[in-house]
Amino acid sequence: MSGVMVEHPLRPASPLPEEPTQASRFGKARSAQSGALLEDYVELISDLLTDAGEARPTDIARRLGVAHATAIKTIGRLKREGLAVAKPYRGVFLTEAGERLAARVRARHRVVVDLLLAVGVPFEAAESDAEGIEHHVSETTLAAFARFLAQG
Amino acid sequence: MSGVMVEHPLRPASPLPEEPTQASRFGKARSAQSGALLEDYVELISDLLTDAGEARPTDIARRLGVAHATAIKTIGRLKREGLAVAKPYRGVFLTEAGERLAARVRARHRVVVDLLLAVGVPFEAAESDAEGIEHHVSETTLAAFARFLAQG
DNA sequence: CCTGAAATGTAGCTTAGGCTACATTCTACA
DNA sequence: TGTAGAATGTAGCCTAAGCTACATTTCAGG
Repeated sequence: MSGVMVEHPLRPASPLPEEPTQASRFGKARSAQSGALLEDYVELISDLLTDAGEARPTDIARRLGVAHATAIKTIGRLKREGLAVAKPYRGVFLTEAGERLAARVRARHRVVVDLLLAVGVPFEAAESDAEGIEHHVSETTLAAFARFLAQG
Repeated sequence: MSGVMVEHPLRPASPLPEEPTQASRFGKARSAQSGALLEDYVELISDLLTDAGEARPTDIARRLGVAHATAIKTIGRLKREGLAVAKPYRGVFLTEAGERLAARVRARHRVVVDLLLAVGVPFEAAESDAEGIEHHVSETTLAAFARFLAQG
């Protein structure tokens, strides 16, 4: 074989494998991120409803660290997606679908935090990192976490 | 006591704690996501440079599962942020900062995958989920993972 | 050496998520 | 009972990341 031959940007065909696998992995990680925000909102609204009996845009905004206008806009999206209902000036409530999603998210959050703690992550970091990690934990991985925690 | 009294959306003060902690947690998870894309690009470019001696927009786009125009736009951002250099029609290369980032990302990816495998996550799910999870793993958590893997 | 096809680049559109500024609605209380 | 001030809602702007459509450049083969 001759030299390495690496300076022909425009030769027609790529010498590399197509790797649809890798592309779909990235794609999956990307689209998981899209649902993450909705999951956060739904979980928070559920918490507020439980703790305080109501969920108001201003509280939601403060908890999430965004401007109230941002929260209101996202609440509109929750409504469009059938996860929440809200009438002007009357607070936000969850639909059945919203409640179900909230329950799943909450359960998953607990498992992720517990797993992080189980492998030795300090509490603060576990809570903090779980917030981001949980949205990327598939059913398969979640099941494995649960098994591990049950001392599999 | 009388009724639950939960229908006054506009009373001035919230009865709930401020929870700046939770807000900052969400905020952190959110901004981590912003760097995630750049990390993916940098790692992929590094891989392509190593495996093939060059990294071309079309290959990058195919691997990431996006249109080539999207890849080119993001490469522009990498350049603006000082992570990559590229001259028109000449392929993409990493700066020192880009190489350093790529190395860190690659190492972190390995640790995350290994940890998932260690707790019993099947290989395919581990690889797939790690792609999303890794961007939310803090230094603290990463260190804990490494310790756990070294049989702490 | 020419030319067609592939790669690259550019332009313009869309959506999501964020913001500030302003307008409106409600309620606690003076 | 009126009203100040908080909460809510609306409008308009920005950036990132995606897309399609079109223009340009390069190179391999005839």
